[in-house]
Amino acid sequence: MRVTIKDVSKAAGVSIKTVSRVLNKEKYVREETKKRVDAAVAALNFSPSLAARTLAGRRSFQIALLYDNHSPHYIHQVQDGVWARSREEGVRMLAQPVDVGSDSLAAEVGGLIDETHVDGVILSSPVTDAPDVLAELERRGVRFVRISPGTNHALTSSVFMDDVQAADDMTTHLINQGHKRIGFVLGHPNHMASDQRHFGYRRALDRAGISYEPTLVRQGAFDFASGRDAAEALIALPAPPTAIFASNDDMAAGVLAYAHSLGLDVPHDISVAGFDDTALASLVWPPLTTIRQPVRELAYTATKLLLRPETDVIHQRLPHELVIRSSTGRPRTA
Amino acid sequence: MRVTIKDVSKAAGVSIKTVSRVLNKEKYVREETKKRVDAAVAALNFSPSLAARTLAGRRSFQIALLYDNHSPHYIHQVQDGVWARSREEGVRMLAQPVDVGSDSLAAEVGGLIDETHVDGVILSSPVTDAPDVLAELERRGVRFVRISPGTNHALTSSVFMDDVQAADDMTTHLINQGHKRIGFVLGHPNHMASDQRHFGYRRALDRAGISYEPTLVRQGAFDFASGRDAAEALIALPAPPTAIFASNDDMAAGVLAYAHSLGLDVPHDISVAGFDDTALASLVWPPLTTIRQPVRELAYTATKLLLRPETDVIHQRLPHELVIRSSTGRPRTA
DNA sequence: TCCATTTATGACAACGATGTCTGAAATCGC
DNA sequence: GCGATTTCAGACATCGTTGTCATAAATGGA
Repeated sequence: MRVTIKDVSKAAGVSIKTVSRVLNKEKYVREETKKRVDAAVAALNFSPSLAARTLAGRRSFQIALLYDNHSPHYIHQVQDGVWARSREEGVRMLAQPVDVGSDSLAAEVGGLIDETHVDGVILSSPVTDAPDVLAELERRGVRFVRISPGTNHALTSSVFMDDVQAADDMTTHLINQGHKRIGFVLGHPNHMASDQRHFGYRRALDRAGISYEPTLVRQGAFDFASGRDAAEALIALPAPPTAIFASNDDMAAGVLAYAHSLGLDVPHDISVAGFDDTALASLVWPPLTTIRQPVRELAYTATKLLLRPETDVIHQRLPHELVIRSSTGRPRTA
Repeated sequence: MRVTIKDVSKAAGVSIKTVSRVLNKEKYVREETKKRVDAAVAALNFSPSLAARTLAGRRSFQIALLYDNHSPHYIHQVQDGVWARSREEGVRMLAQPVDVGSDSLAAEVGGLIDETHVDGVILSSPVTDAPDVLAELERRGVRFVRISPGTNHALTSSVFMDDVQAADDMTTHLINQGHKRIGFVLGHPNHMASDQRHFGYRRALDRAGISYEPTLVRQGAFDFASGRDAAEALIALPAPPTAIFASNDDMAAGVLAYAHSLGLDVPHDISVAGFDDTALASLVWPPLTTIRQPVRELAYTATKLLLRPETDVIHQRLPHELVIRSSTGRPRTA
């Protein structure tokens, strides 16, 4: 029925162990022997059973990707990056949605590890910051790499972008266009990135010698509705801002919608900037000036780090990109 | 090191085979024995090795989900549905992006089957219609279920929604609001759904006694830009439509953007309708009237069909939903 | 030339479960 | 009360690989 390593060994006239050596690129196989085996593998269309390899060997050729993020776009890019590198390494990806709020999370992750024997785990934000998951993985000695972690954890590798610098870049861009009153919509308080983006906004203002005005900063929650509400409050101010920087695209879309409902022209009456460069950013009118997070690259790099033989800890930063579209421009008063 | 079935059997004072029986809910285990085993499993925190079960048994407790769709939102919902049901059945999901254009697709799928021994496969559109994949799966006798297939294939189960009826519903909704000149933006010509939605549009017009005007129908490609272009052409007509029904949300967003750029008010100057109810639909202004595809439910149901013990072929239709938001309204002239 | 090392291959156990077979104990029918 | 049937549990082979160890041939250094 199934083609096994035994069939291949017979066809090539060698022992199964030698076939195994070729399959795993081990040393001590003569070039000519290797050729014969390769030919037999191709002729029989042989794919080794992952289950058997996992059971017998110390590797499972599988890694798990844990995520709990409600942005399909983000998840998609993460999966894409992890998958791309896994493919190159000849490893399968097990995508595993989890609930960071759940009490049984650590137990679930433990069960996953036991069941699948995965060689390593990629953690994407916010699973990166679930202490019980980290503890469980460490207890079992499973390798893992974190993508955009919010907390520090010097013991394992991570990849991330500089949210502070990105928010600084965007704010500076607006300042350079002549804006002096720039509204800011905070992200969800539970997200580490929220603070960092806020900090970048302040830093850019400071550097430009513009004083920080708390009334120009409104709480948001990374969703459309909170962006809309924040815009309403900001535009109702006695001295409204000439630009609003929302700390993600969904909220920026909310700002945009509210501005439209007032009949305001963007960017002439008010500039709007977002953050993340989700698909949405180019699907609203006008398309959003935003920050492109290198999500796919982060995921790819994380997987590369996970699967490399060395075990030293690396914290790698990847560059972001300021994407200027037509939702921002010079203010009328400038 | 690892907790095995042997440890459990020792702790419970039974043979490993009896533990296996309890694990697999087989008959012929006394209630009291079962309890002892369950207690031991819980105490030792035992999770059976998938690799060993796969190798020894006839099941692998894994299914594969094949997709090649460039809408993250759609994929996300599909994964979510498949995953939810898999979890209920105690089975792992292997998400596998593929390239339907690739020559080596069938070979890749074959390799996947051999490597992983998956118990079954879920095919999502457009992988549902790759003849070589279907042939490969059948050749190997692997069970599979298709989600929203474009082609007929009586031999295997499928789940789908009625695109014709949905487009008919939307068109009828517009007609009921008083529209008589309704523009239509076609989807990508390679997609089966495009024809079906077009047909539903015609059917509704026919029933209402409104003649079909080819100039009101424009080719699109399911993306933002093509929606924009189609809107431009339609609005430039000597007798422009009072409503535009785009056959997906991305194109509807394009229509919306173009209307905004002309300073038109939606829905008072022109109504706009989409299809799919993607996240985008509620993130544009005004939010889109659209058709909600039950994607997650389709995926869930497909997985349920895949994993049920019966092997009869079922073709199951799931209901869609007309979602009325504020991008459509009565025409001025009515 | 001879011994030590490196290179190359194979035999066989092991991984951790399930499938098959066997047999003992409990239950049933009459 | 006895044989037939059902219920329950264990011994052992097996799944398809890799790890370990043994061994033979080739190579190198003195």
